[in-house]
Amino acid sequence: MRKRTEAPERRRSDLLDAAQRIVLDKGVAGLTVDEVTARAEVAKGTFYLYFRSKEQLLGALQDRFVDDLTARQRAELDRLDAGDWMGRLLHWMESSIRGYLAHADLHDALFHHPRSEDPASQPSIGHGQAARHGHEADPTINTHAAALADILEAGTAAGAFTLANPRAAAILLYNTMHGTADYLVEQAQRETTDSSTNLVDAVISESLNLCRRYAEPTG
Amino acid sequence: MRKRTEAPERRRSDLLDAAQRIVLDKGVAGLTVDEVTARAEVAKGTFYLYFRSKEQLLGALQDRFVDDLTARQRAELDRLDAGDWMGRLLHWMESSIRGYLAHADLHDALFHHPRSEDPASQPSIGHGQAARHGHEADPTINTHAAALADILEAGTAAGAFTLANPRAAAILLYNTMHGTADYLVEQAQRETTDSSTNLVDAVISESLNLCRRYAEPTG
DNA sequence: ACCTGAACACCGTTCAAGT
DNA sequence: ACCTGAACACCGTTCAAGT
Repeated sequence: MRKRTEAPERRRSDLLDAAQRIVLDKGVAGLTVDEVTARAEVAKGTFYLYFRSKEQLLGALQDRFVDDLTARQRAELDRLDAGDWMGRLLHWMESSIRGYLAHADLHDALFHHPRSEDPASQPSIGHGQAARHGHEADPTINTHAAALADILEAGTAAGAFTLANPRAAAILLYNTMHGTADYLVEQAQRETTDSSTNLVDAVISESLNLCRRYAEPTG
Repeated sequence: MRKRTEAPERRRSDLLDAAQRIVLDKGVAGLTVDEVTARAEVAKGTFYLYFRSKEQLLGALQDRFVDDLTARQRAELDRLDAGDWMGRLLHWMESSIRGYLAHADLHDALFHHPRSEDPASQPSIGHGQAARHGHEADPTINTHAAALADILEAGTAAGAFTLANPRAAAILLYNTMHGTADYLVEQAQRETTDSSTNLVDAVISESLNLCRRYAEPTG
């Protein structure tokens, strides 16, 4: 019964890292609390000092994935001309899809998982309540969707877009992106590398057409 | 040890019906093989004569949901003017979102569930392998996505749409619809009836704008 | 305060035995 | 051929006991 006390945040991220490796190895279905704690070198019960349930751990992994992607995009957007709203929109769309594809294995493994109806699942242990399918698209919860909503609202205010309802538009385009990325990830696993690269390029190209025509039809 | 032999298709749909009731009552997380077989009044082992796993049962429920929706839509589309391609597209989009919302409880419960990485899960017992997230959008697998692809391809060929790549467009718009329906379903559970009705109408209205501007920008 | 790990409880799946 | 249900195996979660 050795005891190794660690800074709580460090311990928490150890558990997340271990879980992420397992998810990449065997998928969400192969994730067990037993193996998470074994890889993180703590006792099984310690898991429940940092996460309310296995379900909440998955939520925290999803949050981390989306937050990392959003941070990378924000850095890239800062290098674009501030007044080029269409450029910012097209960049958001293309780099989001490509960003998901670049981490296809993790994205695919993470973003298909069970939802418990557990009514008592309020966020209370740290941050780590997942953005799930559905409110995933909610700009008030998901920073990635919020970045898109910002572009559409500011661009409309600036007269670059002619959108009747930029908030609704953000919901639509966020889901266009996310569902399409899911689809391309699965196709990539099914097809040869060559033919799926063609599909990816064709669909991304068409997604940019969609953005252009939808946001600025008078352009 | 009483034995009640039934026509296999009947038994199978009894199990599906029982599972659907449970999913509506307690969600996917609350679904157990034990309770499915209890409600269908068969022994636990009988379940595995009709489904390879609990996972495959969920896939079969999803298939049934999508097939029912598609059949209803097809009947409605037959009443539209055959040459009115934009009308058909707008109808597909609006009735799909509203169709999902009308069965929000079942749709929400069904379309968020785990994927096993089980490499041995080939469809072999009857039909009932699920269309999952990802290839869900594949028109060759999902009849609902196929209906949209048909409209876009035929409408483009007829000159009503000016789409560079109707197949890619179908993937994009299918995901716009599906993700947005997911989002609206979850919002509906979160908000009061009044405010969510407003949101639904605003988002649907904007989705029709998107279809109009995207498919027929010269119109 | 933080950590341990044995014990418990709950299913998914199998299979030898029934009709 | 179709069905049964006890038994097995596998985890998620808890909690009394350690430092």
